[in-house]
Amino acid sequence: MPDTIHVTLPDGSVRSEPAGTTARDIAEAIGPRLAQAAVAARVNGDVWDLHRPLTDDTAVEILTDKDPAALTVLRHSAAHVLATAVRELFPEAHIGFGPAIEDGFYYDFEVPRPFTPEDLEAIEAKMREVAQADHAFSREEVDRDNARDRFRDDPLKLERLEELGDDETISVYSDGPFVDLCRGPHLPSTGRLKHFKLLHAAGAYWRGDSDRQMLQRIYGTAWFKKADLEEYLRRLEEAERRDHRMLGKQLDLFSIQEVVGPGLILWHPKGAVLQFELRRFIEDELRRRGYDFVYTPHVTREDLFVRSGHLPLYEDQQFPAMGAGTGESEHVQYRVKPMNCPLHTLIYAARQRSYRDLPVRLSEVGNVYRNELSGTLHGLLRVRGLTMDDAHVFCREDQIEDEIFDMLDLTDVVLHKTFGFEYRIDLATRPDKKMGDDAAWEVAEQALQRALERRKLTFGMDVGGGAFYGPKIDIKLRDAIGREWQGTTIQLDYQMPARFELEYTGADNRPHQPVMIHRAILGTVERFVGCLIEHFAGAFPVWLAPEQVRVIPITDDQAAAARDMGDRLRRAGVRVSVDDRSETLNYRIREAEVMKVPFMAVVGKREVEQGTVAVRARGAGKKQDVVSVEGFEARLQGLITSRALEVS
RNA sequence: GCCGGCGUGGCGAAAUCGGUAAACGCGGAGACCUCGUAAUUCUCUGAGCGAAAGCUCUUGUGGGUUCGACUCCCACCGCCGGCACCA
Repeated sequence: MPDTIHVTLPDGSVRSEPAGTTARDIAEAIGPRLAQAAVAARVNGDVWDLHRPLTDDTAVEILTDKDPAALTVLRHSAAHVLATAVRELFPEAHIGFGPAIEDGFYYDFEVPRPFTPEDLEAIEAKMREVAQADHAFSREEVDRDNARDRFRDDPLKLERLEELGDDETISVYSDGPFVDLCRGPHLPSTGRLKHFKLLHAAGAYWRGDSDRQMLQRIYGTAWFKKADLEEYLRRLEEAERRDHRMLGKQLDLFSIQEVVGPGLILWHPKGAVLQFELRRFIEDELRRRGYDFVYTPHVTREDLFVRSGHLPLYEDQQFPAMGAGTGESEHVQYRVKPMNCPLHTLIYAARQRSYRDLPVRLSEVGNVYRNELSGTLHGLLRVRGLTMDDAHVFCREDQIEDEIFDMLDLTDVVLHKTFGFEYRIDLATRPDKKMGDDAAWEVAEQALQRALERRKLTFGMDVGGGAFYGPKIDIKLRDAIGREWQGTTIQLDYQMPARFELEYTGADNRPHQPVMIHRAILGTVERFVGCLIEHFAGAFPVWLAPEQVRVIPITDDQAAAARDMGDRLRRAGVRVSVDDRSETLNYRIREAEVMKVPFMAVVGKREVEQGTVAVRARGAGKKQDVVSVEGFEARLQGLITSRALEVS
C-alpha cells in the first residue's frame, strides 16, 4: 500500500493525500460548506461512504444532497433507521431486505403478527428518536464466520450470507444498536435523516418468491428537504384526486358491479363515448396505413388453443372450458378467447398467399377475456374482459423493419401527437427459454433495432426480456404526474406461423413461411381510457369529451332559443345538452364546471336579440367570448376534427 | 392466488368495552325564484305498505353466539394497499 495517493477531483485537479484519507477529509480541505453538504462520494464510479478510507490513486467526486445518487443513499439509510426502530419495538422481528426504491424505501420483516397502522405510528416516532440520537453509520468488513455469528438469530440474513461468493467482501453496517449485513453506502450518521414518513405496510414474499414465506413490508419515503417531502405527499394526493375509479364514478363513465363480476366493465353512456371516439380514431388511422379489418367470434373450440400452443401452457389465464350442451358431443369443448392471434392466423391461412400479397395486416378492435388472478384487478387498468386494439401483420423477413417502422410512427402519432403522452421504449431480446435458432433471433432483433434507430428513438435494452416466441418492443407511457403504464407492445413471432403452417409462395415459386407481428398500440382500450382519465384528470379534450357543450339559458325566456341552438349543434355532430332547469345561473355554471364540460354556451336576452352566444370555456372563469352562433359552431368543428388538446 | 385492512341509504359518511342504525353533508323531489357567469331560500328524502296514525323490513351474503349483533365467531362474495403474476 503506497504512503501517498493521488486523488483526482471532477475539475481535473489532482491532490496528493496520505493513504487512508477519506472523502470527508478531502471535502473538509476544500471547504467547510462542502463538508457540511457532503452525503457520500463517488469513487471511481462507485458510491462510497464519506468516511471509508481511500487506499489507492483514484477519482473522487463529493456527492451533496443535490445529486440523485445521494437521495438513494439517504433512502437506504432511512431503511436501516426503520429497521433500527422496528428492532427496538419488536425485538423478535427478523430482518429481510431493506433497499431504496423510487421515491422512498422499504424494509421487510418476519414478525409473529402483521403491523397495524398504530404500530407504524409508533415505529415512525421511534425512527425520529433514532435519527435524533445521530448514531454514526459505521462500516466494517468481516469474515464469513464472524458474519454468521453476528446474524445467528436472523435466518433470512444467514440465507443471503451463504449466497455471497468467497471472493466477495462481506460488509456490515451498524447505527447505534442495529447491525445489518449490507453493501452500503450510507449517510455519515442517522442525524442526516430529517424529512421522512412511513406510508403503509403490506405483505411481500421473501425474495419475491410466491412459494416462500410472506414477510411484512413497511414502505416509507425520505427527502433531503422538507419542501421535497411535502411536494411528494402533495403528488400522492394529486394522484388520488385523479384516480380514474373515483372520477369514473363522479363523471358517470363506467361501473364495475359485483353481480357482473370483478374485472368486467359496464361502460355508461359517457364512458362509451370515450371508447367510441378512441376506436374511430385508431381505425381511421389504420385504414390509412393499409390495414384490413376483420371480426372473429368470442368463443371457439378449445382445439384451436391447443394447436396454437396456449393450452395447456396458459390455461391458468383462460376461463374454463364449456360444453355446447345437447346435440353436440360432450367431448367438444369451447373456450372464450383470451387473444385473437389464432383466429387471425386462420384468416391468413384461408387462402393461398403470394409474396406480392404481403404484408397482410389484419386488425380487430375486439374483446378477449383473461382469467387474471383476483388480486391483480385494478379498476380499468387491470381487467378480465379487455378490448384490445389488436392487429397481426404477416410479412416477409425483409419487410419486418419497414412494418415496425410504421408501427412506431403510428405509436408516436397516437401517444404523443394526439394525447401528449411522453413514453419510454424497451427492446426485449431473446430469453433463456426460447424457441427457434439463434440466427433467426439475430435477424429479428436486428430488424427491430434498425427500425428504432431509423426513427431516431432512444430505447433501453431489456436483455432476455422477450417472449419465448420472439423479441418485442414494449412502450410505457408516462402520464401527467409521471407514472408509467404499459401500453403499446410490438412482438415478433416465428412460432405461430410454424404451428399453423402458414405459407406464401415466393418469387421463386416455392413455399415460404411468413413472419407474424403482434401489436397493440393503445394496448387495451380499458387501460388506455383509465390512463386518459387520470392524465386529463377528467377534463378531456373536446373531441373526446362525452359532453362537449352545455347550453345554458339565463331565464326561461331564452329556453326555446337555447333548445334551438342545442338542436342545431347536435345536427352538426356536436355532443350537446341544454340545461334549462329553473336553477340559478350560478348553480348551473358551477355544475357544468364540476362535470368538466369543455364549453358552456350561455344564452341571455342580449344573445337572442343579436344571434350570438356567450361562450365560457372550461376553467376560464369569467372570461367569455361573445360570438355568432355560426362562429361558435365553426370553432367547435375545428377543435373536434383537429383533435386539439386545448379547449381554446 | 398470498398477507393485511375494509364492506352501513343514490353518494361521502356518523354511530362499535354488544343497547333507539343512518347524525352531518352531497345528490334527488317539491315549492319559491326568472336570475348575466362556481352552490338563493324553505320543506321532504333508507326501503315497502298506508289517506293518516302507524306497521314491516334494512348495516355485502349465509350461518352461529346472545335477552339483544353494524359491533363478537365461522364460511363465502367483493373492494382497497402491497406481493407474486401479466403471451
